[in-house]
Amino acid sequence: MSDSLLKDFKKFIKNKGLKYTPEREEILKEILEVGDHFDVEAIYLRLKERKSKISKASIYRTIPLLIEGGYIQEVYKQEGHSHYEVTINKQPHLHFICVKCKKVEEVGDERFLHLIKEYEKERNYKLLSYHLEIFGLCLNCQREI
Amino acid sequence: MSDSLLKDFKKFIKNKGLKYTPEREEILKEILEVGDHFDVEAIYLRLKERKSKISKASIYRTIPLLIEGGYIQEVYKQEGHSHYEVTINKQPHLHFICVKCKKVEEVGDERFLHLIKEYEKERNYKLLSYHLEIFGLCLNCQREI
DNA sequence: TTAGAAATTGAAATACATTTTCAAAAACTA
DNA sequence: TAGTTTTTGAAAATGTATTTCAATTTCTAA
Repeated sequence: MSDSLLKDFKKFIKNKGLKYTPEREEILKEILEVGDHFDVEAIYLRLKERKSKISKASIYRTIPLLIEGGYIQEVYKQEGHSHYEVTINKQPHLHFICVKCKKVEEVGDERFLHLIKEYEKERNYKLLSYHLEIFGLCLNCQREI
Repeated sequence: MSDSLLKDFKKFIKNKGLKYTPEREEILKEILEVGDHFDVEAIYLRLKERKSKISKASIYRTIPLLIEGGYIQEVYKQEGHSHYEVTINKQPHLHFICVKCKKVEEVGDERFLHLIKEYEKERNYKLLSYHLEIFGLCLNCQREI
């Protein structure tokens, strides 16, 4: 987990006139350690496991900052709550979500990347984030029906 | 609003061993009349306006059926609740969502349509629905900053 | 056509993710 | 390092969505 990332985050927080707290740093660290998809509950439990006293409220309060700073992104809602993913060092990609077994496959694809860039150019959109979700039945679940 | 659509819906409901009620029909009719993006509150208020006694609970209960039947699709969550759109007679398309003014532009695109079909073929996925959301700043909102 | 079984309804209660409140604690700034 | 401002945890509040339940409706099959 790169130190410069935490420095950047500190800079980002200070630039906004906010205070750099151990809680904010710890939450970002934990999320980076997961590195992949996560939800608030998972981060809360991981922190608790390592004896951290950080509250859920703080996690909820930190997430919008991390999104704004480009560290994470909300990717989908499932079972009534939001799921996020780390966007640092990630190429644009899409999610195949099997509606039956709930498996999420993350797939990077040059064509998708290219298309996204085209759209940005053509429409003069200042692109911040995007996601392509494809819901369906994976091969396994098609067989089982 | 095509009558055959309602007949299909009736068939769909009966096939599932469920009962075809005036409430279910009225909800579908109202949604088809809106024809575009909507949320539960909007449908509830429209029904109320025309003196219908249909409860929100019934709307919430009908929506999963309409999704399963392919009449509507959930497209995004905003301001804490789900937004849907009618999928009947619609080509696949993507949404440009301006994070500042909240405007949603719906854009059909051949390249996107083609890409989606490629994915389905390549990955042996039985595709049910999908959506591409692009969050950013529209031209207007870029200027205003 | 109608009796009876099964599903559906509205209203209220409930569940649950997320946000807000508030007083105490911590971070910062001059 | 004193004073201002922000942040924190805990609890309360909010708001969407789901469930419960008794009354009603749909529908089947006799």
